Amino acid sequence: MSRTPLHAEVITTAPASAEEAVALLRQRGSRATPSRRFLLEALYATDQHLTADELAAGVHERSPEVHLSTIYRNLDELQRLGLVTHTHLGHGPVTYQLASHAHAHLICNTCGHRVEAPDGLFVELEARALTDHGFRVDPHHLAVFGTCADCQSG
Amino acid sequence: MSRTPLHAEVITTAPASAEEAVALLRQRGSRATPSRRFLLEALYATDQHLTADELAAGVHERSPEVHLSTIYRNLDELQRLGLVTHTHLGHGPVTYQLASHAHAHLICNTCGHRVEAPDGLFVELEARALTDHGFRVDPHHLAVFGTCADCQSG
DNA sequence: TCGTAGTTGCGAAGAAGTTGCAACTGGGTA
DNA sequence: TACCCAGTTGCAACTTCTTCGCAACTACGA
Repeated sequence: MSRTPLHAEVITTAPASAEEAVALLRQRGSRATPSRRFLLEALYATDQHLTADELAAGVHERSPEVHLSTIYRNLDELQRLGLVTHTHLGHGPVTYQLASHAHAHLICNTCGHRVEAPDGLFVELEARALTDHGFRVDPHHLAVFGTCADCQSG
Repeated sequence: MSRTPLHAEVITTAPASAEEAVALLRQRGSRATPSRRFLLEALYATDQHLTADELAAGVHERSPEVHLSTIYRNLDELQRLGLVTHTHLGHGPVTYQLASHAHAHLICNTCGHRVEAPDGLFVELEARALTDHGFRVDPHHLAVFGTCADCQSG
């Protein structure tokens, strides 16, 4: 009679769509509210890192009365469930993205330009941090500062 | 007649003391004010990364009337001169340190614990970022997030 | 349909940092 | 040595980003 597998207590595969994510939400004891639906749709509609404000703008296209504090609370909840992660990109607000879309960034101190960094860039760092420091690096939650090619020549 | 070498327009060796840094300040056309002296003394008195608030506390031991906005403005000026750098350590305020004391950090997402990372940890990353992306990594201005040894076992 | 625990909107508060401005002062110049 | 003024300061108000308290609302299992 169960609508969903009873053992589904851990995300094994990331939900492939906003609807699947909403289903997961309910399955985990959270409520599937409109504001959460719209937030998930906004997150699934992009592979960019978006600020709470930008996500609110996306949600407001569907439902203008959703308050920014609700966006923040829902982002917290989605992070708690492992669906969403956030990244500190230096100055400016925190950015959010689907956990499955997370990736590291190279950020130019001079012009602020952001380059997405492939995970391969960090394999040695991850290995060394683990062996030398017992530290398990999350390469998706990582901002590497420096100077981009343009600003070096400029 | 010159008190200081006329060609000293670029920091070749970092000032070894607050007094030397104050001299450098003047030499570069900035004024050597008490608030800057006290700020430099606070910076030279530690090899920790300190927040603007913590630095203000240090300055206030010598001169309680120095305003926090003055601390921020002086930190900006010292960064402009290359004496000081700042680091974003994830949540919480920016931290400042002498440019010569800068180093990367491993920051635990779970407990917030910070481990200083030796520069050697980043040699491959630096090389790859430069060859693959033309990006010159500043390994001192870097926060690597993940999970520390304690929190993995806990 | 009902009850209630989870959620929401709203406004206010908090933390960190910035800005405008009048008053002050370091240090080059006469 | 005294003077002058561009650079600096103290202060208060402001901005931005995020969190919190609380009463009203609602999703959803019974």
